[in-house]
Amino acid sequence: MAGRDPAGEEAVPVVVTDKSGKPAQGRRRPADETRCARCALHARCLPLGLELEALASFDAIIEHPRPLKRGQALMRQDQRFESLYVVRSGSLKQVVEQVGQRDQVTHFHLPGEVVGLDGIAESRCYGSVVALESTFVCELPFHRLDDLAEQVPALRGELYRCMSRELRNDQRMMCLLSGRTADQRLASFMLGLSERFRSRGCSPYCFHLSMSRSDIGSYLGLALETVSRVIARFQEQGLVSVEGRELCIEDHPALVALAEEGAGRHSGA
Amino acid sequence: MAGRDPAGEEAVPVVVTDKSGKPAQGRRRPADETRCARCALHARCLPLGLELEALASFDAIIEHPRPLKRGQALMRQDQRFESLYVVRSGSLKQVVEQVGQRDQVTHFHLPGEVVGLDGIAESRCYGSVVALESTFVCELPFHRLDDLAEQVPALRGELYRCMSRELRNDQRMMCLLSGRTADQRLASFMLGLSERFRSRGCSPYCFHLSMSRSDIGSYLGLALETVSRVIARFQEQGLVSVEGRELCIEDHPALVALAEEGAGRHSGA
DNA sequence: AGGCCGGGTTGATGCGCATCAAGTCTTGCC
DNA sequence: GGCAAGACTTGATGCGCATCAACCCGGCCT
Repeated sequence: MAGRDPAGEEAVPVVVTDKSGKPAQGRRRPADETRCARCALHARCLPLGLELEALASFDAIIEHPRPLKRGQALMRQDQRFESLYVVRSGSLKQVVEQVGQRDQVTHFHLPGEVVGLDGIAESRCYGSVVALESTFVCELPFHRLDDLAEQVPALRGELYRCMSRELRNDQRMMCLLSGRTADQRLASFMLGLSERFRSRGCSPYCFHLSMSRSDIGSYLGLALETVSRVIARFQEQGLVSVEGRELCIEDHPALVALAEEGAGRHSGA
Repeated sequence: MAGRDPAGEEAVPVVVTDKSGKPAQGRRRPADETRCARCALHARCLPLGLELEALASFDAIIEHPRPLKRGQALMRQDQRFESLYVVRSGSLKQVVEQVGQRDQVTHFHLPGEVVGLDGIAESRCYGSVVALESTFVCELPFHRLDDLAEQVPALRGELYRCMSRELRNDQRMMCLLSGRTADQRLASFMLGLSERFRSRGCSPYCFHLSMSRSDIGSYLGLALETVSRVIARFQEQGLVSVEGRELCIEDHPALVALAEEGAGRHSGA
């Protein structure tokens, strides 16, 4: 089976509870709640640095926020590319399905991150993107975004920067996959998440893993059993404490040291 | 040694021979030769699809082509980002140097490809870029490019597409590094090069590898000995024939089959 | 000509992690 | 409530590839 994610991926339902527990109660969320200016992610999102006027224009092109249940697909591989999305709450994974091979998780997307940039080149979604929990996304039709970018240099710059940042991240990932041991991959992964939570104002030390061990393994190029074992060992060593999907980093410096350690595979040093 | 490339990387010399063998003879190349409209890569380069007028504007922002000798750095890691570059002839490798670890080759750049996109986000070059042979590049100061992009939607689109394409490539690379055996990596690598040469009008079956086995190993996350061994085995199996750095693909379908084979690591299938 | 050095090949050995296999716990569903 | 399926853990085994080591070859320097 080069199979689908087992959880359902059918038509979008309407009742949903977002992460903060506020029920959306079966109606479209009132426009006001969706305003960028009111959004907690405002400072970390695409419209970063826009003037008030430009921000209003930006706001205007956002399509109604879409609620997704765990396991639902925001987009499917090879589907036509129309829009970028920004995660508003929750989280998603991007999965590339290859013929006759295991599916491969290529990204996890957290609030404030842009999804779909890799679809622009060929007007086609490169992978499927699936919610890991109840999730809201803002939809940005790409042609309208581009129109706006023509008039607003700051937005253009932010778009470039956004894509460039992702290039850098992917390259970092390539380095990780190419040269490091299982321990180092896990350590980097945890630190990466920690950093991303921190920059969103969440605790960098204790957080919830919305993805399964299997997802982590796929992402890091490891067998899920290895992920499980390494996490267990980290816990024995007092680096972290884990209960199910709750992770606490207990010895941050040691994790950093481990992640940066020279003695990876073919380290030569 | 987390060392530098051993070959010299000093000040730029002037005498250079480009790949086609035409000597540049110690002078700046006359403006005419550098015109995009005259460039053989015209159809595969960034100004793809520009109107004549826009093309002229694009032309105007290109800085004098820079000749690089084998081993010379086009840019150095962490250096300030100012410009994008397009390879005009020759080839380069991008290398990320990490503290206490082996250098990691993240990209090979062929003619027509854009170098430096990953530097935009932080106005800093993410890796060093070093010529693998005598190489010419066109320099595009980024702020001028962005100014022009404001007025020319087609250029803006091409820039997006270019970055997006690279995102896709990097992700493909992540899949390769994460889930595939040494044989599959080499097969994919060869096929990838083949395809890139083909789309440039060069022979997709016989071509020159400008990079060392060690570079290939670094790029593919393998030890150089493994690269050497796998290539030898491919040759025994009649998949390719190799003499030094000259590579001929003898059995393209078999290589494709190998590269796509379901039986990678943790393939599950 | 002689020596050095980087690039490449080939062989022997060992380790890291994938794989196979059980078994537990949680969660959703009839 | 009871069953089934998925998520996770833990153990045993084996293979793929890194590593170490020796060697060849051609180019460059003196």
